[in-house]
Amino acid sequence: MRIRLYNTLTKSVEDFVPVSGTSSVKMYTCGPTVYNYAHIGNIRSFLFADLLQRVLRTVGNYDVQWVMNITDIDDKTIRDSAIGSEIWKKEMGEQTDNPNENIAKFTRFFEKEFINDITNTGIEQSHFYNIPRATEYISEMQDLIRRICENGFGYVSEGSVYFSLSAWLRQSEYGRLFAVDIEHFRAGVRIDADEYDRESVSDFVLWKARKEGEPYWDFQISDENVTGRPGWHIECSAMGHKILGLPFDIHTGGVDLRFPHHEDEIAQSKAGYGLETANFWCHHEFLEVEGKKMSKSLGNFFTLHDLMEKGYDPMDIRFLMLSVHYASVMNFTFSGIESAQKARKRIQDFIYYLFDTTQFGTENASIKHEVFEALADNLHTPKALEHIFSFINQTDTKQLSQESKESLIEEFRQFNNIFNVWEIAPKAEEIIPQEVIDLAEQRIDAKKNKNFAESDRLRNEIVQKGYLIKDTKDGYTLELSER
RNA sequence: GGUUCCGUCGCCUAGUGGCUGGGCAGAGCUCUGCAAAAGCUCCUACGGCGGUUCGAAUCCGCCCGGAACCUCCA
Repeated sequence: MRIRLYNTLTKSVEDFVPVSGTSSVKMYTCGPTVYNYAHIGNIRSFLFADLLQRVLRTVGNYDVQWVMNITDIDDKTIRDSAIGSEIWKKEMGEQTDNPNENIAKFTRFFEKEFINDITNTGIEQSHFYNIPRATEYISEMQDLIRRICENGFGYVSEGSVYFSLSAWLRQSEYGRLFAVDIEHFRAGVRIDADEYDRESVSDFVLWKARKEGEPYWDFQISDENVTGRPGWHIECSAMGHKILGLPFDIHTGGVDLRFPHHEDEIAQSKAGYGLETANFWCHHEFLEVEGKKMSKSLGNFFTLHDLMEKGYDPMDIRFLMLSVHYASVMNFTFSGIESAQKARKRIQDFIYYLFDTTQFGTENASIKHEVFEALADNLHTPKALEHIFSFINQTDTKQLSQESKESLIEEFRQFNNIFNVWEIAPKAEEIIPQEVIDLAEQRIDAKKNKNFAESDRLRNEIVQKGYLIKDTKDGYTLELSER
């Protein structure tokens, strides 16, 4: 099915057509800066990218080469890996007097935690073509910076290298993703980096001069060695070019990255390689917590870690996030997780009913077309879920034919290739301890003898042991109670 | 200050000018010693004030409230 996506470059929903002209799609996601545990805003970001690549695979039938970088060198990782950092954990190892070693130990730790977090939210590592670390592409970045300078769009100043926006604007566009009022922008920018000598305030840094105690790399450019480290924007340009080749199909990120990060990335790649970056730029909206911006000062800042420690299931968080359109501001609430849990379970129960082979009817049903149509329409997951719920409401699984149940199982398996929050299998038999079964049997006997005080006492005891007893027409069922 | 987005049933979320969107919560009924579960049914909302229109949640204006970006940010 043809996929339609909102493209920030053209400000409109467009039919997606791969650059390659084949079924191969190349997609780049701006990954995390690994200086702390991922917060739920980060999680939304990567769930969006995951949704997109899964829809491309399942609905669009494409082979997706998905690349997501790890930013393991920047101001924050430098700050928090430095000697004396309060964030340093003993699991990271011993700090040494070599800042390059410290930052590597520090970022490897949070990188591992990050992979762990996204795995918990249903993102599969096998779906990645590559998860490159910025520090492993330093020479590619340096090569790009040299090219930018040779082409006349970069200059060295006091040991740093800058991109000359004024030179670039004389021959090319800037601000296609985000309406930047260049004149106003120049005038309004706060000059808080006095140590840098800039040609104009809107120039951005490609390579930052070494500072005492910070990690650095040698860099030979125009007969001088400017030791230092890469600027933030350059890494995506270099890695995208090296790993996927330019232009690739889709570049994803949060709305905040449109400017300056993505604008600068586009300018750098064009200025250095002479190539466009990507055909489609897809940006997701932010989330708020209980109607307010998530921030540490408001006390509404949550990492996935926090939520899991509170006992929330990351699958419910995934479902919750997929029940909001990616381009809308999402209001993250705790009651929202609770309702997501119940809603997810309702669909799960329906799937279990499909596996019930004790009863068949004659009716046939299908919902795949409507669901795929919604997903193909700019990843409209809320609409897709609406179709699924309406379908469940009007479908009596007891009336379905055997063939229809089997084909519906296959349909839900495909939905789950995207949502990835359900179990496509018969409901597992729960192993109930014999002592609980004995209690339940005793309770049934007490009930038969109308000894309700005793039966209530036994039911209470069963609940105490963490099991739920439900009476049915001809007996009872036992199951593990939730949380 | 500049640029932009959003206010939809108790809560969360879709929404294409006309036709009771979906989820959660809640209510009623069936079942039941009671409860739980299950099944059936009910719950007609669009921030405020104007305007355009035969007709507005949807278009326009103003106001109120929330958010984002402009500076590191997902």
